[in-house]
Amino acid sequence: MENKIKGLLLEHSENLFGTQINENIIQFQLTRKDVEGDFTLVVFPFSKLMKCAPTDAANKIGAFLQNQIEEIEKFEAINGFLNLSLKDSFWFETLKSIRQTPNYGYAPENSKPTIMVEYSSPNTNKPLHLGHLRNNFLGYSVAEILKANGHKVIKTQVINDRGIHICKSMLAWEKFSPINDKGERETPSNTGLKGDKLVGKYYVEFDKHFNAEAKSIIEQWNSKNFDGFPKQIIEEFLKFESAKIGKDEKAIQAIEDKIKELAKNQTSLLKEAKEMLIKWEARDPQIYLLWTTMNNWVYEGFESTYKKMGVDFDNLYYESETFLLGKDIVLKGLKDGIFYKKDDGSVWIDLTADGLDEKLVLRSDGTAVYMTQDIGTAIDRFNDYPDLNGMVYTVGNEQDYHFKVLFLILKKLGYKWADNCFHLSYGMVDLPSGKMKSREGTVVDADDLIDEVIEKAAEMTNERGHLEGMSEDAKNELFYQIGLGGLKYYLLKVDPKKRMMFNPEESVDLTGNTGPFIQYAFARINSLIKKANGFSRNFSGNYSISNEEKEIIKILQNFPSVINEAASSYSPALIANYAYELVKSYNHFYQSVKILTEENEDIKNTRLALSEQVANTIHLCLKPLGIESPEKM
RNA sequence: GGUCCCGUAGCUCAGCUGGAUAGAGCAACUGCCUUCUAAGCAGUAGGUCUUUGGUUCGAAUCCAAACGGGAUCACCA
Repeated sequence: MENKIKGLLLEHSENLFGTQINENIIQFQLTRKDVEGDFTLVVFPFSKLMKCAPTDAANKIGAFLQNQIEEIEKFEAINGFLNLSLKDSFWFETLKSIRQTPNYGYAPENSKPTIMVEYSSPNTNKPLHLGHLRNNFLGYSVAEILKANGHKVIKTQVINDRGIHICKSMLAWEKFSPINDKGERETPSNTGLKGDKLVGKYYVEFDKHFNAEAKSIIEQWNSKNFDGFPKQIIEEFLKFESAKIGKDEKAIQAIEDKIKELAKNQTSLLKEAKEMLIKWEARDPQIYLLWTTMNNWVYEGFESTYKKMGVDFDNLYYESETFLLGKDIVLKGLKDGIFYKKDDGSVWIDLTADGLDEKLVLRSDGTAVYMTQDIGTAIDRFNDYPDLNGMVYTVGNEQDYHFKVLFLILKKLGYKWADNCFHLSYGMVDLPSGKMKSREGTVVDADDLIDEVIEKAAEMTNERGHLEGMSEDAKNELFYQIGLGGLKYYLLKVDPKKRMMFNPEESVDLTGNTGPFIQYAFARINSLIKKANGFSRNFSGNYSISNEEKEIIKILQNFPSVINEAASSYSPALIANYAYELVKSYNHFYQSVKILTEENEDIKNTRLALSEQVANTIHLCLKPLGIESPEKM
């Protein structure tokens, strides 16, 4: 309809305004609720052209449009706003056409280019926590949203399975794990611990001993005992010590941190870990076996958590296989003059002309850094998938700068697809008590949280749900769907780029703007349709439409553009908020009109059809959010 | 210090490609289940949209500055 009007105005532009008008001054909006009308044309821009008062201009355009378009019932000009009312039949026809479109709002499958979405990308030393949940739900959801928009999507994650930190937990396990009477160290099977939790435990264990050792080294230095330390280190320590004199508290703290760093580097534990890394890189069979064993424990643990979260991946990239990539690209870029070499042999790129800094891409010893690896991996992926068109990296906003640099480098290297790379940056999740800090034990574990949320859902559903005739399995499935649905909705309804507050109590809420609220509306419609026991989908809509019905149709009509917008801005929050708006409006309708008890068959059928369409749309909203739509709850 | 992100009701968030009197939820208070699922609905109360300037017929929305919060600026990943 809006396009129709646009076309007419453009076509008769000379006549109406005495000049050809620019398309983008034609602006529509929904009519304010307290004013009569369905949608509104903003006429301020025209009144200038027409050289008359806004109201006169509105009246003139209104008369013209009513004359031209049959569906316009009437119009009213208020100030610079032309409020147009459409005939009831228009709305019924709109509903019919929406109903006739399968998956209304979605684009045809695989009609758009392939996009890879990377998310999760955990470190194998740390069990998944609340921050990962936001990451995973976001990444999964954006992937599904892109699918709904017709893109072919490859979901992937990078597994950070190598490096010094991995050696730390391996070493700690070897050194500190108790040995049972069968002569075994702790394993997932003999402790009953989840693999990722067990490995995480030893990573923490390493840190404890490591810090203790560093502390005792500092104490030794403070008592002027420097036995067994290289001269260079001692000199550095003394330099720091003398620098402390006369400084304020903050500066002293900074210096002490540096001293701590220095001491840490002297610990036997770190030295051993480094040796282990060297052995690993040389593929020492014993170390490799340990590494594979412990990593497999972690993968099993992660696998079960992912399953609970309801996320999946099409392909995995292991850093142990990709960490050497990128070096030859850098060397080639060096030859082409994109990078330059410093005297010490390190390779850099100068991005100061683009408002960024200089960035290291290869160490002086020729080894790769994070950036090198990321350059290589990106290129590698485009080789793996020849039809790949773009990539989305779901990574926290602390890496905004890194990705800015990465994409710029790729562009400078001449990869055209660099423009189609997007950093899906999201803010940190805070707790009411403040930031999550592993050191202070305030990290919210993903498994624990999910269990908690399901338990709470079970409790509430047992209290008020409609569970009669459900098997235990079906009930448990329902509790899971509600609990997890609530959690996902809670994390996804907020604009991704914003830092958000996670309130554990609110996250299990069932009332208000929550996942269960949306799910409940779906279940309720489902029960309605079931009770209707078959109804004629061929309604004529030959009655005076109510405002409630019209409102819902307007919202339904808007669904395709919401799906579209959610993809182009990579924001599941838009869909969550849309679903909420739709449900609120439907609930209002549900409580104010009769549906099953309506005597007029045609009205009843129309309202059932409308309800059914709302349920369909709710489902189409929840699906890309990764939230289930239970039929009964 | 440079760069980037954020600042809307007591709390958590929508609204931001400029448009009419700024919206929800939670918390507080009042009503509505012998009628389709009350996890619902209707209502009351709650605002200097951080501040100050600018652009405009019109600014929560755009621009600039200030203030406040956060991130980042490693031969870490």
